[in-house]
Amino acid sequence: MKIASWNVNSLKVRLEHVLQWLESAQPDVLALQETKMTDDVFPQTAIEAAGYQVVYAGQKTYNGVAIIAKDQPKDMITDIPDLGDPQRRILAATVNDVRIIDLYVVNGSAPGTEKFTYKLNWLDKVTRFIEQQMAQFDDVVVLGDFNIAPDDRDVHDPDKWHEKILCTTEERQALNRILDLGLQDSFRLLHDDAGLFSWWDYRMNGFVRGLGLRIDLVLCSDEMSEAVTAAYIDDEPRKWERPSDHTPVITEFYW
DNA sequence: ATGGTCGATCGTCGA
Repeated sequence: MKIASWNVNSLKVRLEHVLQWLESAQPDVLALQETKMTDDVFPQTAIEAAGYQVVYAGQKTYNGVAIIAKDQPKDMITDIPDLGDPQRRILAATVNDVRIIDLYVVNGSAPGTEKFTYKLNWLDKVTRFIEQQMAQFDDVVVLGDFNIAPDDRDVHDPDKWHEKILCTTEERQALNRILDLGLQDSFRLLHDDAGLFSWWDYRMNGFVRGLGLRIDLVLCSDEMSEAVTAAYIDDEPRKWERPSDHTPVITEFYW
C-alpha cells in the first residue's frame, strides 16, 4: 500500500499536476491540502476518470483537504469535538481498513502572535481527536502539511530558523505529543539524513538553492511501522512548470 | 537590505 501527501496550493491550478502524478506514481492513497475551492466546483469527475475515488472538504479561497484513493474512502469526518472551527483543514476517512487522517495544520504566522496561539490550541484539539481515532481503529495514518519541521535535520539553515515559525520548541513539543500517542514519522524510520525537504519558499529561488524545510509528514501507528518498506520525497513535481511550493511525500507498506 | 513570489481576487492578505 502506497500512501502519499501533497499540499497542492490550489487544486484549480494544480489539477493537471495531480493527474499526471497519480498516473505515474500510482499511489493507493493521496491526501491533498490547500485545495482552495468549495465542494461544488471540486473536480471529482476528472479524478474518477483517472481511476480514483475521492472525498473532500473545501472552502472558498483558503485551506481545503481531499483524500484520493483507489478504494472508496468511507466514514469521513470533517469536524472534530470542541474545535468550533469552520476552516476546512481536517478530513478523516477509512481506506482499505486503514484510518487516514489528512491534516492541513495552521501555519501560525509568527511566535507570539494570535495566529501562533491559535495554532497551538488547534494542535491540542487535533491531538485529542487523533487519540480518539486510535482507540477506534487498529491501523492509523496521520499525514499532511504539518507546518512543523520536526528537528534541525529538517531545516536547511537551523541557525537562521532557530525558534522561528515552523521550528519553535513549542511547535515541536506539540508534534511530539501527537507522536507520543503511538505514531512514528515514517520517513525517519528509514532515513537519518539532514537536508531532505518537502517545501521550498517561492521567494528567493528557494528550490534551486535548496532553501527548504521538511514539514509534510506521514505518521503511522507503531504497529504499522514494522510494515514500512519505503519512505521518500518525490521532488520531481517541484521542477514542473508552475509548481506548488510543496512536493509529494510518500510512504509504502508491504501489504 | 527584514526584501523576494505565488494564489485568490481585484487592494491586499495569507503562506
